[in-house]
Amino acid sequence: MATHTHPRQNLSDLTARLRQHAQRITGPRQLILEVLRREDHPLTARQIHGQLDCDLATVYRSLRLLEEMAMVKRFDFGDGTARFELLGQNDDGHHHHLVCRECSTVVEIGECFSGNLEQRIAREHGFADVSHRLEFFGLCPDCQTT
Amino acid sequence: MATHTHPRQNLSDLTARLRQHAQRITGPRQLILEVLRREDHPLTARQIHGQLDCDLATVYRSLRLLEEMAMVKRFDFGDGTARFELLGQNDDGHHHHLVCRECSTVVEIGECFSGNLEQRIAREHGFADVSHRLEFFGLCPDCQTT
DNA sequence: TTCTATTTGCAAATCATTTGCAATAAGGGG
DNA sequence: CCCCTTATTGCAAATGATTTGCAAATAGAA
Ligand SMILES: [Mn+2]
Ligand SMILES: [Mn+2]
Ligand SMILES: [Zn+2]
Ligand SMILES: [Zn+2]
Repeated sequence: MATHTHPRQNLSDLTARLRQHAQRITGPRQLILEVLRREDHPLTARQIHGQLDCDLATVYRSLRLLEEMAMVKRFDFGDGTARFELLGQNDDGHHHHLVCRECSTVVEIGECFSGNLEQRIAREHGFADVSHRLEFFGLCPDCQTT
Repeated sequence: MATHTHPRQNLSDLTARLRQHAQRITGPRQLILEVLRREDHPLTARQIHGQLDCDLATVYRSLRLLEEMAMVKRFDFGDGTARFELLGQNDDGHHHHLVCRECSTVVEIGECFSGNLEQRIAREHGFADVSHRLEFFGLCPDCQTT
Protein backbone atom coordinates (compact mmCIF):
# COMPACT_ATOMS: atom_id res chain seq x y z
CA MET A 1 0.00 0.00 0.00
CA ALA A 2 1.19 3.48 -0.70
CA THR A 3 2.36 5.00 2.54
CA HIS A 4 1.45 8.64 2.31
CA THR A 5 3.77 10.31 4.71
CA HIS A 6 3.36 13.93 5.57
CA PRO A 7 4.71 16.44 3.01
CA ARG A 8 7.19 18.15 5.31
CA GLN A 9 8.56 14.85 6.40
CA ASN A 10 9.90 13.93 3.02
CA LEU A 11 11.45 17.27 2.36
CA SER A 12 13.25 17.53 5.66
CA ASP A 13 14.20 13.92 5.28
CA LEU A 14 15.59 14.73 1.86
CA THR A 15 17.53 17.66 3.23
CA ALA A 16 19.00 15.58 6.01
CA ARG A 17 19.93 12.68 3.81
CA LEU A 18 21.43 14.80 1.09
CA ARG A 19 23.64 16.47 3.69
CA GLN A 20 24.90 13.06 4.75
CA HIS A 21 25.76 12.24 1.18
CA ALA A 22 27.36 15.65 0.93
CA GLN A 23 25.14 16.49 -1.96
CA ARG A 24 22.99 19.44 -2.83
CA ILE A 25 19.36 20.14 -2.27
CA THR A 26 18.17 21.14 -5.70
CA GLY A 27 14.83 21.99 -7.20
CA PRO A 28 14.53 18.90 -9.39
CA ARG A 29 15.28 16.59 -6.48
CA GLN A 30 12.62 18.13 -4.30
CA LEU A 31 10.11 18.33 -7.10
CA ILE A 32 10.49 14.69 -8.03
CA LEU A 33 9.65 13.71 -4.47
CA GLU A 34 6.62 15.98 -4.55
CA VAL A 35 5.39 14.45 -7.77
CA LEU A 36 5.85 10.97 -6.38
CA ARG A 37 4.14 11.94 -3.15
CA ARG A 38 0.94 12.75 -5.02
CA GLU A 39 0.72 9.31 -6.61
CA ASP A 40 -0.09 5.99 -5.05
CA HIS A 41 1.26 3.94 -7.91
CA PRO A 42 4.74 3.77 -9.39
CA LEU A 43 5.55 6.26 -12.16
CA THR A 44 7.94 6.03 -15.07
CA ALA A 45 10.74 8.55 -15.47
CA ARG A 46 8.87 9.92 -18.44
CA GLN A 47 5.67 10.38 -16.46
CA ILE A 48 7.54 12.18 -13.73
CA HIS A 49 9.28 14.33 -16.30
CA GLY A 50 5.90 15.25 -17.73
CA GLN A 51 4.97 16.93 -14.46
CA LEU A 52 8.22 18.83 -14.06
CA ASP A 53 10.23 21.43 -15.85
CA CYS A 54 13.69 19.96 -16.11
CA ASP A 55 15.60 17.71 -18.44
CA LEU A 56 14.73 14.02 -18.70
CA ALA A 57 18.37 13.17 -18.02
CA THR A 58 18.13 15.06 -14.77
CA VAL A 59 15.08 13.05 -13.82
CA TYR A 60 16.97 9.83 -14.46
CA ARG A 61 20.00 11.05 -12.56
CA SER A 62 17.90 12.22 -9.64
CA LEU A 63 15.86 9.05 -9.48
CA ARG A 64 19.01 7.01 -9.38
CA LEU A 65 20.37 9.13 -6.56
CA LEU A 66 17.11 8.99 -4.63
CA GLU A 67 17.08 5.24 -5.12
CA GLU A 68 20.59 4.94 -3.68
CA MET A 69 19.45 7.08 -0.79
CA ALA A 70 16.55 4.67 -0.30
CA MET A 71 13.98 7.42 -0.77
CA VAL A 72 12.43 5.91 -3.85
CA LYS A 73 12.09 2.31 -4.93
CA ARG A 74 12.37 0.98 -8.44
CA PHE A 75 9.87 -1.54 -9.79
CA ASP A 76 9.95 -3.58 -12.94
CA PHE A 77 6.72 -4.66 -14.61
CA GLY A 78 8.60 -6.42 -17.35
CA ASP A 79 7.71 -3.92 -20.07
CA GLY A 80 11.19 -2.51 -20.38
CA THR A 81 10.38 0.68 -18.48
CA ALA A 82 11.33 1.21 -14.86
CA ARG A 83 8.78 2.66 -12.44
CA PHE A 84 9.43 4.50 -9.23
CA GLU A 85 7.57 4.85 -5.98
CA LEU A 86 8.20 7.03 -2.99
CA LEU A 87 9.43 5.33 0.18
CA GLY A 88 8.49 6.28 3.70
CA GLN A 89 11.40 6.98 6.09
CA ASN A 90 11.72 3.59 7.71
CA ASP A 91 10.07 1.67 4.93
CA ASP A 92 12.00 -0.69 2.74
CA GLY A 93 9.12 -0.48 0.31
CA HIS A 94 8.87 -4.20 -0.19
CA HIS A 95 5.50 -4.92 -1.78
CA HIS A 96 4.01 -6.09 -5.03
CA HIS A 97 1.53 -5.12 -7.74
CA LEU A 98 -1.28 -6.58 -9.74
CA VAL A 99 -1.12 -5.17 -13.26
CA CYS A 100 -3.74 -5.43 -15.97
CA ARG A 101 -2.28 -6.98 -19.10
CA GLU A 102 -4.66 -4.92 -21.23
CA CYS A 103 -4.90 -1.43 -19.80
CA SER A 104 -1.96 -1.43 -17.37
CA THR A 105 -4.14 -0.53 -14.40
CA VAL A 106 -2.12 -1.08 -11.25
CA VAL A 107 -3.34 -2.38 -7.90
CA GLU A 108 -1.05 -2.22 -4.89
CA ILE A 109 -0.61 -5.53 -3.13
CA GLY A 110 0.55 -5.67 0.44
CA GLU A 111 0.45 -9.41 0.91
CA CYS A 112 3.33 -11.71 0.22
CA PHE A 113 4.06 -15.39 0.55
CA SER A 114 5.37 -16.83 3.81
CA GLY A 115 8.95 -15.86 4.49
CA ASN A 116 10.11 -19.38 5.07
CA LEU A 117 9.80 -20.26 1.40
CA GLU A 118 12.50 -17.72 0.74
CA GLN A 119 14.57 -18.88 3.69
CA ARG A 120 14.33 -22.47 2.60
CA ILE A 121 15.43 -21.61 -0.92
CA ALA A 122 18.33 -19.54 0.37
CA ARG A 123 19.55 -22.24 2.73
CA GLU A 124 19.07 -25.00 0.23
CA HIS A 125 21.43 -23.34 -2.24
CA GLY A 126 23.74 -21.63 0.17
CA PHE A 127 22.78 -18.14 -0.95
CA ALA A 128 22.89 -15.16 1.41
CA ASP A 129 20.90 -11.90 1.48
CA VAL A 130 18.13 -13.40 -0.56
CA SER A 131 15.28 -11.16 -1.61
CA HIS A 132 12.67 -11.44 -4.31
CA ARG A 133 10.82 -9.52 -6.93
CA LEU A 134 7.19 -10.53 -7.50
CA GLU A 135 4.47 -9.01 -9.63
CA PHE A 136 1.05 -10.30 -10.59
CA PHE A 137 -0.58 -9.88 -13.97
CA GLY A 138 -4.15 -10.39 -15.07
CA LEU A 139 -7.24 -8.83 -16.56
CA CYS A 140 -8.88 -6.08 -14.56
CA PRO A 141 -12.67 -5.98 -14.16
CA ASP A 142 -13.09 -3.44 -16.96
CA CYS A 143 -10.97 -5.32 -19.44
CA GLN A 144 -12.75 -8.62 -18.87
CA THR A 145 -15.98 -7.45 -20.44
CA THR A 146 -14.30 -6.89 -23.80
CA MET B 1 13.92 -27.48 -13.17
CA ALA B 2 14.99 -27.74 -16.75
CA THR B 3 12.93 -30.44 -18.34
CA HIS B 4 15.28 -32.09 -20.77
CA THR B 5 13.04 -33.65 -23.30
CA HIS B 6 14.41 -35.92 -25.94
CA PRO B 7 16.05 -34.25 -28.96
CA ARG B 8 13.79 -35.73 -31.57
CA GLN B 9 10.76 -34.72 -29.64
CA ASN B 10 11.42 -31.04 -29.95
CA LEU B 11 12.20 -31.14 -33.60
CA SER B 12 9.16 -33.14 -34.59
CA ASP B 13 7.16 -30.99 -32.25
CA LEU B 14 8.56 -27.94 -34.00
CA THR B 15 7.69 -29.35 -37.38
CA ALA B 16 4.15 -30.13 -36.31
CA ARG B 17 3.54 -26.81 -34.66
CA LEU B 18 5.02 -24.78 -37.47
CA ARG B 19 2.71 -26.57 -39.89
CA GLN B 20 -0.25 -25.56 -37.77
CA HIS B 21 0.88 -21.96 -37.88
CA ALA B 22 1.39 -22.39 -41.60
CA GLN B 23 4.98 -21.35 -41.23
CA ARG B 24 8.24 -22.73 -42.44
CA ILE B 25 10.68 -25.06 -40.87
CA THR B 26 13.93 -23.21 -41.28
CA GLY B 27 17.49 -23.79 -40.19
CA PRO B 28 17.65 -20.96 -37.68
CA ARG B 29 14.44 -22.06 -35.99
CA GLN B 30 15.65 -25.60 -35.53
CA LEU B 31 19.10 -24.51 -34.46
CA ILE B 32 17.81 -22.16 -31.80
CA LEU B 33 15.88 -25.02 -30.24
CA GLU B 34 18.99 -27.18 -30.33
CA VAL B 35 21.05 -24.53 -28.63
CA LEU B 36 18.42 -24.08 -25.96
CA ARG B 37 18.12 -27.82 -25.49
CA ARG B 38 21.74 -28.04 -24.45
CA GLU B 39 21.34 -25.50 -21.66
CA ASP B 40 19.55 -25.81 -18.37
CA HIS B 41 19.41 -22.09 -17.72
CA PRO B 42 17.82 -19.31 -19.71
CA LEU B 43 19.95 -17.71 -22.42
CA THR B 44 19.93 -14.21 -23.85
CA ALA B 45 19.34 -13.65 -27.55
CA ARG B 46 22.96 -12.63 -27.81
CA GLN B 47 24.18 -15.80 -26.16
CA ILE B 48 22.09 -17.90 -28.49
CA HIS B 49 23.32 -15.91 -31.45
CA GLY B 50 26.88 -16.60 -30.34
CA GLN B 51 26.35 -20.30 -30.89
CA LEU B 52 24.71 -19.96 -34.28
CA ASP B 53 25.50 -18.65 -37.69
CA CYS B 54 22.65 -16.36 -38.53
CA ASP B 55 21.72 -12.76 -38.02
CA LEU B 56 20.86 -11.46 -34.56
CA ALA B 57 17.61 -10.06 -35.93
CA THR B 58 16.68 -13.52 -37.07
CA VAL B 59 17.34 -14.84 -33.59
CA TYR B 60 15.04 -12.21 -32.12
CA ARG B 61 12.37 -12.90 -34.73
CA SER B 62 12.60 -16.64 -34.23
CA LEU B 63 12.52 -16.41 -30.46
CA ARG B 64 9.43 -14.30 -30.62
CA LEU B 65 7.76 -16.82 -32.91
CA LEU B 66 8.80 -19.75 -30.75
CA GLU B 67 7.48 -17.92 -27.73
CA GLU B 68 4.11 -17.40 -29.40
CA MET B 69 4.12 -21.08 -30.25
CA ALA B 70 4.80 -21.80 -26.58
CA MET B 71 8.02 -23.63 -27.37
CA VAL B 72 10.23 -21.24 -25.47
CA LYS B 73 9.54 -19.11 -22.45
CA ARG B 74 10.82 -15.63 -21.80
CA PHE B 75 12.23 -14.65 -18.41
CA ASP B 76 13.13 -11.27 -17.04
CA PHE B 77 15.85 -10.92 -14.43
CA GLY B 78 15.41 -7.18 -14.29
CA ASP B 79 18.69 -6.38 -16.01
CA GLY B 80 17.12 -5.17 -19.21
CA THR B 81 17.94 -8.29 -21.19
CA ALA B 82 15.40 -11.00 -21.89
CA ARG B 83 16.36 -14.64 -21.38
CA PHE B 84 14.83 -17.66 -23.00
CA GLU B 85 14.36 -21.25 -21.97
CA LEU B 86 13.11 -24.24 -23.86
CA LEU B 87 9.70 -25.59 -22.95
CA GLY B 88 8.69 -29.23 -22.93
CA GLN B 89 5.60 -30.13 -25.00
CA ASN B 90 3.00 -30.03 -22.27
CA ASP B 91 4.90 -27.74 -19.98
CA ASP B 92 3.82 -24.18 -19.36
CA GLY B 93 7.30 -23.57 -18.05
CA HIS B 94 6.14 -21.83 -14.93
CA HIS B 95 9.06 -21.73 -12.51
CA HIS B 96 11.48 -19.30 -10.94
CA HIS B 97 15.17 -18.57 -10.50
CA LEU B 98 17.62 -17.62 -7.83
CA VAL B 99 20.18 -15.25 -9.33
CA CYS B 100 23.45 -14.10 -7.80
CA ARG B 101 23.59 -10.33 -7.63
CA GLU B 102 27.36 -10.46 -8.08
CA CYS B 103 28.21 -13.09 -10.66
CA SER B 104 24.78 -13.76 -12.17
CA THR B 105 24.94 -17.46 -11.43
CA VAL B 106 21.48 -18.92 -11.91
CA VAL B 107 19.80 -21.65 -9.89
CA GLU B 108 16.55 -23.15 -11.13
CA ILE B 109 13.78 -23.08 -8.55
CA GLY B 110 10.84 -25.43 -8.85
CA GLU B 111 9.01 -24.37 -5.73
CA CYS B 112 6.43 -21.67 -5.60
CA PHE B 113 4.13 -20.18 -3.02
CA SER B 114 0.73 -21.67 -2.35
CA GLY B 115 -1.71 -21.06 -5.16
CA ASN B 116 -4.39 -19.64 -2.95
CA LEU B 117 -2.44 -16.45 -2.34
CA GLU B 118 -2.78 -15.72 -6.02
CA GLN B 119 -6.41 -16.77 -6.06
CA ARG B 120 -7.20 -14.59 -3.08
CA ILE B 121 -5.53 -11.59 -4.71
CA ALA B 122 -7.36 -12.17 -7.97
CA ARG B 123 -10.76 -12.50 -6.32
CA GLU B 124 -10.20 -9.61 -3.97
CA HIS B 125 -9.64 -7.22 -6.89
CA GLY B 126 -11.87 -8.84 -9.45
CA PHE B 127 -9.03 -9.70 -11.80
CA ALA B 128 -9.18 -12.72 -14.10
CA ASP B 129 -6.43 -14.91 -15.58
CA VAL B 130 -4.00 -13.89 -12.90
CA SER B 131 -0.47 -15.16 -13.13
CA HIS B 132 2.78 -14.00 -11.60
CA ARG B 133 6.42 -13.44 -12.26
CA LEU B 134 8.79 -14.18 -9.39
CA GLU B 135 12.56 -14.23 -9.19
CA PHE B 136 14.90 -14.45 -6.23
CA PHE B 137 18.18 -12.59 -5.89
CA GLY B 138 21.04 -13.09 -3.48
CA LEU B 139 24.71 -13.83 -3.06
CA CYS B 140 25.86 -17.24 -4.19
CA PRO B 141 28.27 -19.26 -2.03
CA ASP B 142 31.31 -18.17 -4.06
CA CYS B 143 30.47 -14.49 -3.97
CA GLN B 144 29.90 -14.44 -0.22
CA THR B 145 33.55 -15.02 0.61
CA THR B 146 34.59 -11.83 -1.16
C1' DT C 1 11.58 -27.82 -61.59
C1' DT C 2 8.69 -23.76 -61.07
C1' DC C 3 6.25 -20.39 -58.61
C1' DT C 4 4.91 -17.74 -54.70
C1' DA C 5 4.64 -16.64 -49.98
C1' DT C 6 7.66 -16.71 -46.14
C1' DT C 7 12.21 -15.81 -44.17
C1' DT C 8 16.59 -13.98 -43.87
C1' DG C 9 20.50 -10.62 -43.84
C1' DC C 10 21.71 -6.07 -43.44
C1' DA C 11 21.21 -1.56 -42.22
C1' DA C 12 18.62 1.77 -40.18
C1' DA C 13 15.19 2.90 -36.70
C1' DT C 14 13.28 2.70 -31.91
C1' DC C 15 13.19 3.20 -26.97
C1' DA C 16 14.72 3.55 -22.45
C1' DT C 17 18.59 5.01 -20.16
C1' DT C 18 23.30 6.83 -19.71
C1' DT C 19 27.11 9.92 -20.43
C1' DG C 20 30.39 13.91 -21.91
C1' DC C 21 30.87 18.55 -21.44
C1' DA C 22 30.33 23.33 -20.95
C1' DA C 23 27.22 26.49 -18.55
C1' DT C 24 24.86 27.24 -14.05
C1' DA C 25 23.70 27.09 -9.38
C1' DA C 26 24.30 25.58 -4.26
C1' DG C 27 26.20 26.63 -0.01
C1' DG C 28 30.34 27.09 3.11
C1' DG C 29 33.73 30.74 4.35
C1' DG C 30 34.73 35.38 4.69
C1' DC D 1 25.82 39.53 1.22
C1' DC D 2 29.60 38.18 -1.96
C1' DC D 3 33.07 34.64 -3.67
C1' DC D 4 34.77 30.50 -4.84
C1' DT D 5 34.80 25.73 -5.42
C1' DT D 6 32.29 21.87 -6.58
C1' DA D 7 28.05 19.57 -7.52
C1' DT D 8 24.37 19.74 -10.78
C1' DT D 9 21.92 20.76 -14.95
C1' DG D 10 20.75 21.05 -19.94
C1' DC D 11 21.69 19.43 -24.31
C1' DA D 12 23.30 16.44 -27.50
C1' DA D 13 25.40 12.36 -28.52
C1' DA D 14 26.25 7.56 -27.10
C1' DT D 15 24.51 3.00 -25.52
C1' DG D 16 22.43 -1.41 -25.63
C1' DA D 17 18.56 -4.25 -26.40
C1' DT D 18 15.15 -5.06 -29.61
C1' DT D 19 12.49 -4.04 -33.81
C1' DT D 20 11.65 -2.99 -38.62
C1' DG D 21 11.97 -1.95 -43.88
C1' DC D 22 13.35 -3.96 -47.87
C1' DA D 23 15.49 -6.55 -51.36
C1' DA D 24 17.66 -11.09 -51.92
C1' DA D 25 17.29 -16.02 -50.68
C1' DT D 26 14.53 -20.13 -49.81
C1' DA D 27 10.99 -23.48 -48.18
C1' DG D 28 7.37 -26.07 -49.77
C1' DA D 29 3.33 -26.80 -52.65
C1' DA D 30 2.17 -27.84 -57.35
MN1 LIG E 1 3.42 0.07 -5.28
MN1 LIG F 1 14.71 -21.76 -15.62
ZN1 LIG G 1 -7.40 -3.40 -17.51
ZN1 LIG H 1 27.77 -15.25 -7.41
